[in-house]
Amino acid sequence: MDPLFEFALSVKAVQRELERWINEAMRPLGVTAAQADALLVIGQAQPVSLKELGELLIAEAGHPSRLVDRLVEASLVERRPAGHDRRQVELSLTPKGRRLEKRVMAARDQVMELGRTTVEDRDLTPALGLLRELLAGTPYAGLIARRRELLDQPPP
Amino acid sequence: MDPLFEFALSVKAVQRELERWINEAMRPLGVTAAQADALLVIGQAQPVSLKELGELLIAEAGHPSRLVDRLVEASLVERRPAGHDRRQVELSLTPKGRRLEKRVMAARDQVMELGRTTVEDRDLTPALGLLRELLAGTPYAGLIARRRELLDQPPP
DNA sequence: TACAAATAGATGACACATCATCGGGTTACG
DNA sequence: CGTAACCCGATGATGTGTCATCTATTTGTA
Repeated sequence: MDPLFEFALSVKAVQRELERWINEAMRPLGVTAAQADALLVIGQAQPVSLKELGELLIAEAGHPSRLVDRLVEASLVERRPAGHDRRQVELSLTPKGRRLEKRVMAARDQVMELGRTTVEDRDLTPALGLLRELLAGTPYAGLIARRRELLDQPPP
Repeated sequence: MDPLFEFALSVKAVQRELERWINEAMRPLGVTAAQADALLVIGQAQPVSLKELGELLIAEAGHPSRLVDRLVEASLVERRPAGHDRRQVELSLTPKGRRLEKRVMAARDQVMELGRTTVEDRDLTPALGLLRELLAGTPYAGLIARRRELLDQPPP
């Protein structure tokens, strides 16, 4: 079997498995993996427009209107027209969203710990380097960079 | 940013990007990436039951009834009750499916070549080793092994 | 043999991704 | 200015993945 083909199958399989873990961890909180990620990003970047949110999530194509619909439906996110440009909407967490955000962070940390025990002491660097290179020409490269900035410089 | 978190984001991004490539390559053939993969697997393993197919695709949960529905709808796959166990259905390619199979293989090879030029001369081994380890305890490990057997020992 | 448990597949419900299209708002250029 | 091009977000359609449930069939066991 072509190593590149095994790589492709494995990437898909690992992605599915990761999503399974996260969904299981989030289920008690009543949100899906995608919703949890959006909640954290909104919490870090608020107020944020729908387009910006789409550029920070790995969802990209088509703005995540419906994903946000469900967060608004659950009273976790507030959606209000932006003052400076009435085409845009500004998204921000409600108090309920803020409270859930903390629990989501804790649950995600647990998943990361689980991942850490699975990875053990293996070196992630070569794999990360390859993945970065594969993403070099794509919009995802910028996405990950922006996510890093958000995490490393949380708003005051 | 936690390297493990970047790894998770990157795996997801690469998976999406790969699927985009494959979908673009398959669009002229009138099938999606998932349908193309199923077509190739059925062609290699036929006659195959729906359950077996599900264990060979990275789709797993819930038998891929509806995926097959669309292939049958497109007259690419034939679905007939198995003789030895009337609960099962046996899937096999129609002549039309056989013809498309060849074009799908060619398209997939093109995508692999594109990937090869992107990877250049980088060594896939460390990344592949890590992915294998992450999948070790999951059903996907067996899936990939079976896919390898299918490819390395095509039926006479 | 008869009945309970397990299995294969279909199907309904829901979430998510992608594509296309539309309406309202803004910007830019004549 | 005023209109055309562009941009933001919403929405409908389709494909896919996941979960739960249902039916038909087979298997295992009392």
